[in-house]
Amino acid sequence: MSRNTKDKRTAAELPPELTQARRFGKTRTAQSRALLEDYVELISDLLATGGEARPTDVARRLGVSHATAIKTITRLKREGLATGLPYRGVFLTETGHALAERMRTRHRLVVNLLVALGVPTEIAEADAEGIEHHVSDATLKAFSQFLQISASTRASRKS
Amino acid sequence: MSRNTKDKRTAAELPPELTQARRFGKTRTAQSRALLEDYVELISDLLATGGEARPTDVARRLGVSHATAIKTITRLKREGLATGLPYRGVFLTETGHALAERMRTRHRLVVNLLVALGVPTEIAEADAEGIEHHVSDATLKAFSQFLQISASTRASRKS
DNA sequence: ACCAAATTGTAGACAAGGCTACATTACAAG
DNA sequence: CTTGTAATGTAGCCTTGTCTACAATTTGGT
Repeated sequence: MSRNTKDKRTAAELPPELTQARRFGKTRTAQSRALLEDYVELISDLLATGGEARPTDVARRLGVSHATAIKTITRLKREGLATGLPYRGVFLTETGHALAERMRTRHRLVVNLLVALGVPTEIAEADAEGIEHHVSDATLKAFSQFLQISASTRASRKS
Repeated sequence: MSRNTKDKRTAAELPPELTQARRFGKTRTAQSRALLEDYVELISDLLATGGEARPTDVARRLGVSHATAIKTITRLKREGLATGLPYRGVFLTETGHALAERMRTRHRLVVNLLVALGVPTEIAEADAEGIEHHVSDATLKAFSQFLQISASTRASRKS
């Protein structure tokens, strides 16, 4: 059965399993980005609150060894998201900052949605950590609209 | 600053950054499970529809090479989720079946929620692929309750 | 029963992300 | 200005997950 490796249908009707394959592929690359996103978001946080981001702090907050943190930070630099001289702390590039900002927004939105749906804040915060990297822009927009609507509904009920 | 690696406070007030570390750790292990979950779910699907699950089909549906699929299936067997003799197709153990069932439920619920929130089905399906692995039971329950409520609301509006 | 083709399996390479152990640098206290 | 300690960086190892290339098995058609 299904010896149809080479069957060629027109592009319109073709993708029964290809769609699925593409989806999985996307999810896989998303996971590879997820870690970098977490690092960038955290570094941005440390920079904003403490004025500096030290590898050790990053490591402790992420729950990994400092060696791991440094290695990943090196990758961040290689990919143009971070900068910084040896022994001198980490900083974000323009791109890095933009990404951090995007992730922060995402995170907030996901948490807010979960909470609006009745998830306890603690759990919402934890789940969002995993979910936020897999939410498309379209879905994010839907979240935001839902939150607006439910907010105004609550407001009108109160008045 | 923060030279407090070994400081021991009471469990109640302690975890400012530890909480975050734990969350990241959880997310990391979740990602490691995610792939296995995808494989199990897919194998269960193939078994249900076609009666057999061949590594090649799994590979094609997942968009990876057959070698990768076989290696991962080996790991599935090692972890007690799948069985099967060489050259004889793959099957699921009790545990594997249970996991597949759980994932199927999860997936459906996540998709339904997204759709209910106004996300186009196509996109909901794709996003769910990434999200479903990071949704805790509590959050899942909240999803399900929301769906029930919004369903009954629609019903009463209609009557 | 045989053979060609497809499927399945194996080997070896690579990158990512983790770790521990060791080396180097910075810095503050004396 | 020395020096001890914390932070930073480096080296080497492990596991996952991916690939390509090659070997082995099964199977359907003759």
